Amino acid sequence: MDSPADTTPLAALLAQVPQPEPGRRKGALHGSTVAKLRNLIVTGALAPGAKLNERELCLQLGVSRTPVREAIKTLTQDGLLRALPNKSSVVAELDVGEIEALIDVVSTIEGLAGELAAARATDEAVAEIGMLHYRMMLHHTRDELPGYFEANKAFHRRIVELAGNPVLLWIWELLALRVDRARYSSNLWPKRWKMAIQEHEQILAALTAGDATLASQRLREHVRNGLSGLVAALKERGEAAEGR
Amino acid sequence: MDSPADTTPLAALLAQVPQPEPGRRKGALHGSTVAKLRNLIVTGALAPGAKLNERELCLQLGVSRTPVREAIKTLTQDGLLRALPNKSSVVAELDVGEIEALIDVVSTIEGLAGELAAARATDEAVAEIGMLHYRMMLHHTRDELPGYFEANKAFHRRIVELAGNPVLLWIWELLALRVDRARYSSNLWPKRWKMAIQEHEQILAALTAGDATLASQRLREHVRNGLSGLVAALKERGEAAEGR
DNA sequence: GGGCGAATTCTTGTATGCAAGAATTTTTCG
DNA sequence: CGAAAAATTCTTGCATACAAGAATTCGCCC
Repeated sequence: MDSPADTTPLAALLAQVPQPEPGRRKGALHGSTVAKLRNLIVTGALAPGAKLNERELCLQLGVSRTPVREAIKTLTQDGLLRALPNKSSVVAELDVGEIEALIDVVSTIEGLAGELAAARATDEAVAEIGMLHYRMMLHHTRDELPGYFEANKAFHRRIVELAGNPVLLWIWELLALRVDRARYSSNLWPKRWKMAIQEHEQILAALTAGDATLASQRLREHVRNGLSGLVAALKERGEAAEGR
Repeated sequence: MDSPADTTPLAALLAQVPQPEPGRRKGALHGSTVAKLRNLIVTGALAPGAKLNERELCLQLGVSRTPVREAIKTLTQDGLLRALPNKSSVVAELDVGEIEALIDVVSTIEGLAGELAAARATDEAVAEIGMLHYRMMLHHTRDELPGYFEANKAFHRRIVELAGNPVLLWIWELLALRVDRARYSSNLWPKRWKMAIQEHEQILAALTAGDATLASQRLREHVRNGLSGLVAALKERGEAAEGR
């Protein structure tokens, strides 16, 4: 069972994570451990199905089992890990069915965000979101995927924040984890860049006009388009890798 | 600082929680601890703002600090507790603003559930939901609040389950915690009983007809009515208790 | 040589120990 | 007598020790 393809090279992955501060202060380990592990899972560095050995994680992260266990519990609750009783937790599978389920929920949530945001949109807020849009375009012209990715997320997040509904933001952040994970797992993105930018422009226009109905509808469709393309790409890849 | 009104009578509250099994098997403490604490918070037995002393909880629940701490972390993530660094966690405040924020999100989520459920409604599923509706009516005629409460929740949950979207169900369960908490905190319920039953009948009819648009709209409005009434009741009580 | 079973090892679940920071009390000085 | 400061106590955050269940390996028997 020790074929190189079977065991995850956790050591190598985590060695790249910089150890934050030797002279740290209390109360920071849980949060930082969660953040590190979450990043590994969302980016796909820890593949779906990978087993998480607590002792190994302790060694690599340089902390004891307590914060590691708490982090595992937290990420399990977020749906990124699956807990099996008395067995190692595993990275949650990323099945296409769940991403399809995400489409309806995320598009509805962002649609609501657009509706509320349009009603509250000030010139300043719209300008800020516009800036994020142009930042995204800049990264697009430079073919910088990570920057594009981040600006895109910031654009959406800012709209949700503008909606001014803390419960909505909370739910959006939970969903965003899974969306990000799905995005990282499919490198489809360059294909949809131009379309996404056009749709963002339309959304921005609706927000500027303060048209709640239109903003809601456009955000809903934008999210639906993006995730649907993602599902299509994953299905394609899944069929190509059939019967490996 | 030991005035009887200041210190929560945690001992009394938790003494009522039956100790599950002395000869228990592994892996059950975390879950049961979470369930017990969650119930105390949601029902309001642990009042908003109450401090949770880990050692005290250990004594009362008969477990060590490890599962207690994990339970606190879990409930914090669910938004039922607030964690302060190096200080006792406290039961999250239940401010009216947050419940108002809940209205938009929950009504939208249940609206989506109604839409998806209507599209998938089989005779069997509708019959099952109808049964829950009549169970609720039965508890209504008998003036049994807990039973009514439970049947009402089961009615809504079953519709969300019928929608067949696991992400939607996950989000709904998270939101339901806060909704239940808000409901327990206001004993307004008897006032809305009849109205709620009528609305449920309308929803059931839309599901039976398989009319997704209508089911969505009626569920959205039903949830909005319920939570709005709740907010009004809480505001009224808040004004009555002004400057206590 | 192969399959079944027992023993060992490994891994998670729970309890406890230790240290840093917060709260409280006591003490001291004005 | 009051207020500020120091010391004590208390509480949480992290680490580690111990126990129960799972996985693996080794040996035995067929």
